[in-house]
Amino acid sequence: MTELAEIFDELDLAHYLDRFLEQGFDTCDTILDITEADFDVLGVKLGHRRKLQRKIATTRGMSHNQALALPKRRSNVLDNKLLGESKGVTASRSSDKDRSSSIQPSRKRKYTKHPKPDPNAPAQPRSAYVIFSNKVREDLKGESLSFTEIAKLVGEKWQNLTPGERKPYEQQGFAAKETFRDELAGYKMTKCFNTYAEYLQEFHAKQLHTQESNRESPKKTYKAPKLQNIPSAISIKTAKFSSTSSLSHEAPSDVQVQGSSLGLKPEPRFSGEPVKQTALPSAVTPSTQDKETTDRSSTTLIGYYDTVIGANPQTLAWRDCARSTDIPVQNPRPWKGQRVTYCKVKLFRIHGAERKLSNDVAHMKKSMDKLERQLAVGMKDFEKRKRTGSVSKSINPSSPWNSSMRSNTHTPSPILQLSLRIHQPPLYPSAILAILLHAFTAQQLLNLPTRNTILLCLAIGSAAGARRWAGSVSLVVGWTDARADRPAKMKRWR
DNA sequence: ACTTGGTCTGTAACGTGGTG
DNA sequence: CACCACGTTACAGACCAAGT
Repeated sequence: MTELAEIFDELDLAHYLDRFLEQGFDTCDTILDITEADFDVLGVKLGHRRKLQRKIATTRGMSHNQALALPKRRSNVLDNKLLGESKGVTASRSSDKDRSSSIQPSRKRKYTKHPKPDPNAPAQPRSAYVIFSNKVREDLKGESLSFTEIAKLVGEKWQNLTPGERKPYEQQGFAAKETFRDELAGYKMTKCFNTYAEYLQEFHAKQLHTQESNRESPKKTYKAPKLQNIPSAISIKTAKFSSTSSLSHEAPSDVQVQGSSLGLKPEPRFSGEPVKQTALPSAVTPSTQDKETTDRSSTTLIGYYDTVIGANPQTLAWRDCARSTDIPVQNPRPWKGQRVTYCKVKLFRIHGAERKLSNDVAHMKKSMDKLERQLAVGMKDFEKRKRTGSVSKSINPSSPWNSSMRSNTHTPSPILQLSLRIHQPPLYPSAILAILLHAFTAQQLLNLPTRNTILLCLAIGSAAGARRWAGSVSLVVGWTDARADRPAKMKRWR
């Protein structure tokens, strides 16, 4: 008699044994992970469930009410993998809903790293429904329906299709399946297939290793990675713009917008902050700009891209992938005197990156709103100081920003003064300034009206972020570290 | 499998302060 | 100066929603 049979016999549930074996519950391990939904399928009576539940609890050393394994969340691939489940056996949606009331609320979403898909493999065939769904979605594109509304509509439409209407989709689906089968057979003979198989094996082995090491030592000591030598992206761009830009770590200079080559109006000169380096784009082909400014709703800024964003040899794929979209400005900005408002620049290589950038733009807007609020508060203080002719009490004397302000003999512009006062690292004042100036310049170069000023959203954040961007986007040329009191650190950045 | 766009996690790559 | 431990950030991309 097997161990399982013994247990069932002991619990006086032997009459269920065949049913369990039939459904593949043929070992004690599988029984340990059984769920209420499984019991439903197996037709186990409630009282009998309790008996089994108690037995499971005893085996697992748990309390009775924890005895049954919770159904796996659909998303938790890692859990499924750990339990040896395959992707296809996750519970149905309806049972998801059923159990929603009984399972623990909102467990933290667990992310798992997936292997990169094989780029050479033939694409999975689309099913009849997917083909139909794509068509309907295409038809509904103009209408502003939510994702779920569309899905419901598609489902409904699919259900209402007559067999005759459904047939062409099914035929397409079948044809796609056939094609895929042939292509796959051919692909399996190629070297690429073997290479990818090796990669997969390596990937899974690595994952397994990670899981095991995590289990052994959940609190692994962190070893700081050695500083990577960024391939002097900054210096490359520096050379690119050096003819008209003042770029020097050694020679601090004030920031000044330059646009003389285009006959632009001289911009206000900001002073008062010990900005160490700033480069501004200086050469844009006027013909391109003119063309671009004619259609501003969704513009590919080729000329802008080539000159302002820059064309790093490694990022040529970005060409033609810069797009601007207006962001309507609803609230009046605190810096009324300035012509800096909102627009976003998207740079994308792939769909995911575009989405990422659009998220970042949203994040930027949030940051800028915060900045504005801070500016608004600071503006009041600034005006007070002007009246009294003394430095505000609220200034923290230990702050390097404030010390630089105090030593400043120029009459500072309100924005600069305030950003200096308010902003602490890692949102460096000079970074904000550089970005605003870039935006300012971009607006002029593209001859955009006030509300279309380009807000370069890429380099704000931290010095580390800017360095990373420096590898691919040359607007980081304008990045500076205003912390004059840290020259030693600057060395590491070059 | 597919669709869109928002949300959020995992992680690399730093910065910073402390210590030897 | 190197190293460590910890904090922070940006980034990539996983996940989610509904439907078959």
